[in-house]
Order: sequence, then C-alpha cells, then structure tokens
Amino acid sequence: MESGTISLERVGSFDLQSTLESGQSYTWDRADGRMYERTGAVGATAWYHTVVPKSLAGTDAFVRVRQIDERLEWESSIDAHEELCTLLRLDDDLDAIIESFPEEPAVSEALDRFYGMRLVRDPPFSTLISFICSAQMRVSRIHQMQRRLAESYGTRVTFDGQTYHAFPTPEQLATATESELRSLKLGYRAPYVRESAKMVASGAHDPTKVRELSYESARSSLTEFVGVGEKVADCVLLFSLGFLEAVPLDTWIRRAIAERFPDCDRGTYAETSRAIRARLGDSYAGYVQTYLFHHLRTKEMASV
DNA sequence: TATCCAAGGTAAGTT
DNA sequence: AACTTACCTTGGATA
Repeated sequence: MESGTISLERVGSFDLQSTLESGQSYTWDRADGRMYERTGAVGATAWYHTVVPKSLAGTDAFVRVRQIDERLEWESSIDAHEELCTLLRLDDDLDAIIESFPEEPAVSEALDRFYGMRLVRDPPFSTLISFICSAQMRVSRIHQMQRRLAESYGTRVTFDGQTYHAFPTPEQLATATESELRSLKLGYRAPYVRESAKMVASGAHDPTKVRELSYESARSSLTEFVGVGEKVADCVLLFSLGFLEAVPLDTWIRRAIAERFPDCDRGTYAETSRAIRARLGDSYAGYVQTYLFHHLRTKEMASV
C-alpha cells in the first residue's frame, strides 16, 4: 500500500465533497455509504474511493481519498498523486476561474454554498456510459447503475483485504446482453449502452478522438454514439474531455434560463447553447453551469 | 394503500 | 428543420 498527502495551499480552494457529490462523476463511492445525503459536516472528512482505469494509470488502481481542512490524504495500490491531480482538476486556477463568473444572484448563492467545488476530469468511457444512463434518471440512481455495471462486468481489484471493481472496459461491457442490462435496471438505456460500448470496442468510434476538434464539432461527433444527444455529448465534453465552455442544457439549467435568462432561450439546443455560453462567460461557462446545477438541484433538500 | 409524476433525454416518426 | 411521442423504472408526492 502507498499513501500520501496533497497540500491544498499551493492548489488553491478545493471542496472534495461537493466535487464528488455534485452529479458530475459517478464512479466514486463513499465508504460510509452516504453519497448524496448532504449530511453537511459529516461528509467533510468522509473517505471516497474509486478504481482508476488501466487506460489512465497503467493498471487498475484502487485509490481512496479524504479531505481534512487544507489537505487531501490518500491511500492507493499505486503512487496516486498524479492521478488525483488529474481526476480532480487540481491544476485549475479555481480562484481565477471564479473571477470570470457573471454577477448573478443564483451564481453567488451557489458560490456561497459550494466554493471550492471543481469540475472533474473523468475517464472518457465511463463518463460516456454514465451519461447515457443519466437520461430521465435521478442522480443517486445513475450512481447505482454504474456500481451495478462495475460489479457485473468490471475487473475485480483487491485492496486492504476488500474487493472492489473497476468500471468495465469497452470490451467487457460489449459482452453484456440487452436483457442482462435491463436486469441491472437500466431500462430503455440498455440497448444504448450495449451499442455504444460495441462501437468503442470495435474501434468504430472513439470518444477521446474528438479532443482534436472544435467544441461544436466535437459535440456533433459524440452524438454518433447511440443514446447520445447534444446534452449527453456536452456532459462528456465538460466532465471528461476538458471543454470547459460546454454547457449541458439539462432540466435544471433550462429552468434557470426560463426564470433568469429568458433572452437566451433561442428554441434550438445549438442556438440556446451559444447564447447561454456567451452569458455565462465563453471560456468557463461549463464551470458556472455546474455550480448552478448543484445549487439548484439541492437547494430544496438543503432548506428542509 | 393506491395512483400519479418526474427524473441531468434520445430516437424515431410526422409535419 | 422543428414538433410529437414512446420509452424502463422507481422514489416521493398526492389522493
């Protein structure tokens, strides 16, 4: 076992809980099983774990991490320092990014609650599958689906006497039948997941390839996957491929547009996307979207 | 206890 | 190209 500490003094503001529990990333688990409960201070020191895929770490690497004030403590089967910096976007200058945010009451409220939340830089394949599964689904259930996929098809990894599962590779997931996936409660998303996994496994399409393209071309290219429309494509671009200008137009941001930025509703996804991007700041609009999403989605829960 | 509704949408069929 | 409709499942709201 290896372990280490990352000081956040050089990194800048960071909030592990809101980063991992804001509905961006679905392959981390909380050791106490209280993911998404929003238990406040209890979560501040909770351990989170995942298996970093071979494609990123060179081996399927178990990692767990917790935040204690201005430092991150981690334990892993590898030296996980670099992987954590990558996955959690610790290389972002968050304070400078937040400086670019528009002056809006809802944005200020979100910052008051979640200052330090970062976007993630998740592995492309699991992000693609997670957001195919996200259609008309609650955050906690999307998370459950990914856990079932890992337990059913992913490589087993042992760490500290416990068994964990990597997210399945495209090849592993492509062996799943539609009825198996339906039995894992994917519903009508089952054939989408199967077909898109087969596309990656066969080399017919590769989500990482779109990195070379311009933002809108990349979004368009990702919609070639089955079950991937413009919204899911934006999620993959934002949470995995580093297109920080991508603004997924989900139900919450659409509500915010209707209530607060009605002039940005241009009818079609593409045109509304351009308008809201300009409004939220062309470079980091996706960062603003994620703060808004997390705030709006959880504010009723928080006020009870 | 029973019924209804919406959940981080997409694909396929119409107009 | 824009507009409808069907689609799995289930936790939480409403009757």
